[in-house]
Amino acid sequence: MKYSISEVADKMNLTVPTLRYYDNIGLLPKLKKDKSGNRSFTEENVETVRVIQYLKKSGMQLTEIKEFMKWCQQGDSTIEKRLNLFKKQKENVLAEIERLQETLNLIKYKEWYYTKALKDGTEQYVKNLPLEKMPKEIQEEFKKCHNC
Amino acid sequence: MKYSISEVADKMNLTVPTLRYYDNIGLLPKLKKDKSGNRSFTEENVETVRVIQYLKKSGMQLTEIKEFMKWCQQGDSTIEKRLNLFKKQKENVLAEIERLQETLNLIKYKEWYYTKALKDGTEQYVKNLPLEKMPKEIQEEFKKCHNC
DNA sequence: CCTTGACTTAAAGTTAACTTTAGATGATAT
DNA sequence: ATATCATCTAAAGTTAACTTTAAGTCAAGG
Repeated sequence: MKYSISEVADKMNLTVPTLRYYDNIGLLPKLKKDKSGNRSFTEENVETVRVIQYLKKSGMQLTEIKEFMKWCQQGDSTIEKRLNLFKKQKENVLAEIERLQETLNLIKYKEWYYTKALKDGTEQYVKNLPLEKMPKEIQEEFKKCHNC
Repeated sequence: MKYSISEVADKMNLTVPTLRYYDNIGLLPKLKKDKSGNRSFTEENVETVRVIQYLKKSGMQLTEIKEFMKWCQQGDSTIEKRLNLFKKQKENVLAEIERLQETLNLIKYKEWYYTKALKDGTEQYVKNLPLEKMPKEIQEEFKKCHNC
């Protein structure tokens, strides 16, 4: 089964020009064209697009992804490099999740704060009162930023 | 206690030009200058920088953050807007964490895959074998992307 | 007094990741 | 046969978030 560029764009939630762009910069080294010059995506090519999207989400730039795709083409001699890359990206993603959890703490605090302020009709009270329902460590961390 | 721009840059892990940039585009409406024209950060201003960093991490653009800072200046009439903003950002961050967890699944799979390939000295075996130690749903999800 | 260092502004430059435009080609439908 | 698509290429344009540059001001130290 083969797919046209617009089918892949739909399937993968990308635009057609984005897929062409990825191909042009070397992210899809195995992608072939049919006799009339149109890109013809195999299942494998589609999977590569999927991996590109995950690698992007893990924090890699397109130039790094290109490099990785080159390693894949080079076969067994690059297995260790590739393993190390994924180990690095794992640390990256774990750290990013932690940062987002921290961000979530601020947001929960603000949600609590503005819910109270909305009930009161003003920030005056919640601004100065000790806050019962919030975990102490979150209170401590964010109580200083009551001006925004 | 007041801080110079370079003290704040150090403290907040930003560059001096970035802080000036933030001020120029209206992210720090309460920031004042001393008699000789230099920015003088109060604790409150520093906290605002901290909030900017969190809002950025939650996915907001600087123009949106500017808008939010304006609301804060406008007082109690914008409490509901601000509450709704934080509710929206909470959904955003939760969704982003989910996407990162998915990404982590691919990475764990690849780590498993390449660890085996490294032991074998080749991808040949791991490419085709059913994979015991990986949870079934992760196997199913990623077994098609063995070309990269 | 003069140099040094931290600060200032305004404006131009940078980067990544696309997006848009213009013009061309090929297959299909009327 | 001709119009309509979907595709193609090459090149220029866009956007956000800075960064860099150039030229100037101000306070402190030797």
